[in-house]
Amino acid sequence: MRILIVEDEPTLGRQLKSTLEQNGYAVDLSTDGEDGHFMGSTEEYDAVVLDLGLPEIDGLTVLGMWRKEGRRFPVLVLTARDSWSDKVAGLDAGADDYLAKPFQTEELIARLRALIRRSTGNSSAELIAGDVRLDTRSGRVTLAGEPVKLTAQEYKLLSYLLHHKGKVVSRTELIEHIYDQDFDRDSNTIEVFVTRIRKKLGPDVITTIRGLGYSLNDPAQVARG
Amino acid sequence: MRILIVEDEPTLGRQLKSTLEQNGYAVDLSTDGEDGHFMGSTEEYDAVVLDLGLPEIDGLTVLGMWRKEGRRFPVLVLTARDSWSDKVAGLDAGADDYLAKPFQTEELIARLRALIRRSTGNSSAELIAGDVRLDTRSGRVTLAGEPVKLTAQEYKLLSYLLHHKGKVVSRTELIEHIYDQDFDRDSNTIEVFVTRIRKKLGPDVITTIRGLGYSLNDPAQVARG
DNA sequence: AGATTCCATGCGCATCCTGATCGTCGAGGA
DNA sequence: TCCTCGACGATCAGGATGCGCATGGAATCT
Repeated sequence: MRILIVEDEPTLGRQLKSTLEQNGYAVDLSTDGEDGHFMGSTEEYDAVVLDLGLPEIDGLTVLGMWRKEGRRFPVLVLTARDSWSDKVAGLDAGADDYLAKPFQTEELIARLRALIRRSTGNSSAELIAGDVRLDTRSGRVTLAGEPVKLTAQEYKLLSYLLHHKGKVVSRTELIEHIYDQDFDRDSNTIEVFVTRIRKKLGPDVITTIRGLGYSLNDPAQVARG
Repeated sequence: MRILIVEDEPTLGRQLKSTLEQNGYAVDLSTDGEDGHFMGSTEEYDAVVLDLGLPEIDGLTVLGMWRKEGRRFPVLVLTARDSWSDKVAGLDAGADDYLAKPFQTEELIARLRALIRRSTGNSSAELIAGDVRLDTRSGRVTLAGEPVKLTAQEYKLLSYLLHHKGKVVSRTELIEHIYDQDFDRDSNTIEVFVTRIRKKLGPDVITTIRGLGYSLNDPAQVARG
């Protein structure tokens, strides 16, 4: 999952980026409204954290522009405490959730998780496909009840596929959502990690759709068909 | 474990801080309601000691604000003796326990211990992981029955991990809960103390989860897997 | 003075990326 | 139906990187 942070205060911004990365997200950081807007318009994000008090362009304006352009990623807005007017205006502009500054990082992460979960149409914090279970809160993966050790990249890849269970996910899409901005797009890392995951979780978890990409099927459905 | 004291009377405040520190807590001290509220909102505390008779903002108001913002740390309220009305109002505002002034520091510590124990979901005053036992009352640690001498920081680190057994705890989280406000966050002290604890208690007590942090596993559970 | 805590440095290993090679699938022709 | 060939995907090994560990000495506290 890839996230954009638009936050003008450098210290807070960097701290957030680091925290989110520790929680298994790919993170881009933008420090002003104009750049932030550009990033959100050109790159593929699964969620955006947007501070309202920005230089150059106001956060609400940026949000409005995105929605006008048809960007649908969930947006978590950071507001000053007790700022009622901001809250109302933000709702109108298309924000999905709020967090008043100052906030606890734990709460930010919990809310982001919930946003992404909702936006991908998953109802539970635990993602399941056959014998494979991934708990998005603890970051633990189990195979038939047994805990499995995954590396950071393996986890990101599996997590994205699980969030989009049943859908065919192209290599490009995976690269866009697993890595942050500066990454060489011409490489076969995705294949490498698919191989690794298959070794750890069994060869049937991820299905290859030749020429299109990968798909993660719930064996229950396959058995039916 | 890190604690915030909000107490306007400087003598009592400093005395409390020192007592709690001697008992293995990291302590921040705030002398008025406004600052106290800010601290509680921005930093990570495992418990708060809150005096109701404060200048600027009243203690109860501060407590109400925290709860509205979603802060869940347990709060121990200090009231004047026989102040029934305070007690009722405090309960409504979300206090977890009471202590009437004047009080014995021993009782304060005992109650704090109980509060933290409950809030972290531990039922006993003795925390156990494999051969390692930590008695939160006496502050003693034993390995397979044999007493082990830990330094202050070693104890704090181990105690926090034991309170959150099974959870993956990031380096940042550890720093936030082991040290008080003014501490340089860029250093490798956590690693150093982890090394030290491993030397005293054995290499398998603390598990490293690369890129994420540390985790303390109950061998009983590992044995199952 | 002694213990404790903190910081800086160098080392080792897990992880990740790259590039090469091998395997597999499927279309088209005989 | 079978074979051939081209394109795509899978796998493997080597090397770079960064993270965590260990250690000694400086700074700090008791």
